[in-house]
Amino acid sequence: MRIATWNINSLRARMDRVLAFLERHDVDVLALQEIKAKPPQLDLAALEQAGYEVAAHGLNQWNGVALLSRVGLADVRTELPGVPTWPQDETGVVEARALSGVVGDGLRIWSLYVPNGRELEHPHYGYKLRWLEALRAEGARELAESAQSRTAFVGDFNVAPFDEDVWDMEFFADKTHVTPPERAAFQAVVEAGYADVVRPDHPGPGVYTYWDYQKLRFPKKEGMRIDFVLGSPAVQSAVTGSFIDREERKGKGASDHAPVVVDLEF
DNA sequence: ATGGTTGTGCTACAA
Repeated sequence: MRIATWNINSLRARMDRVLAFLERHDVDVLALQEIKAKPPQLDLAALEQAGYEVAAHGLNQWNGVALLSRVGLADVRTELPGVPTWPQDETGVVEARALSGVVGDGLRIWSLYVPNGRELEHPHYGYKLRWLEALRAEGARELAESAQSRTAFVGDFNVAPFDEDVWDMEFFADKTHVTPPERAAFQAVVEAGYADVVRPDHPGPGVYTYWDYQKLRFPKKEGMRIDFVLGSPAVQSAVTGSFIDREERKGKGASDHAPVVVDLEF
C-alpha cells in the first residue's frame, strides 16, 4: 500500500495536479492539508471516477484536511480528543485540522494540519504547543490500548525538528518552527512511539518538503522539512520505501509543499 | 533592484 501526504494549498485550485499525482505514482491513500474549502464546495467527481473515496473536513477558507483512499475508508473521525480550538472558544469558531480514517489492512491514518504559530509572541504560538500536546496524548492513548496498533500521523507539522531541516538557522533565530518548545512538543510525539519513517532513508541536510513562494526560495534551494509521516511501531516495521516528490514543487500552479510518499507492506 | 507569492473572497488575511 502506497500512502502520501501533501499540503495542497487549495484542493480546488490544484485538483488537476492531485489527479495527475495519484496516477503518476499509483497512490492508494492521500492525506491532504490546507484544502481551503468546505466540503460542499468540492467537486469530487473526477476523484470518484478514478476510484477514490473521499472524506473532507473544512470549516473555513484557511485550512481544512481530507483523506482520499482507493483501499477502503472506514470509521472517519474529524476531531482529535482534547485538541484546543482557535480562535478562543467564545467566538464559537473551531478549525478543521485533523481527520482520520481506517484504510487498507487496518491502518488508521490521520491527516494533520498543525497550527502555524505565526509569531513567538502571538497567542497562536501557545495554541500550537497545546495542539501538539493533545496529539501526543492521543498517540500515547492509542498505543496504551494496543501496542500493535497501526497508526500513522501524517501531514504538515509546521515544526522543523532539527537544525538541518532549515536552510539557515540564523534566519529563523526569532521565528517559529524551530524553537525549543516546538521541537520538544514534536519530539514528545516521537517519544510516545511515532517515528519519522522517511528520515532514515532520506537524511538531511538539504532535504526539504516546503519552500516559500516568496523570495525565490525554491530555485535557491532554501526550504524546510516540516511535512512528516510518523508511524507507530507496527507501521515502522511495515515501511519498504519512501520519497519526497520534489518535482511537484516545480512549474506553474505548484503548491508550496511537496508530497511525501511512503510504501507499506503489512 | 537588496525585491521577486499565492489562494480565498472581497481588501484583508493567512501562510
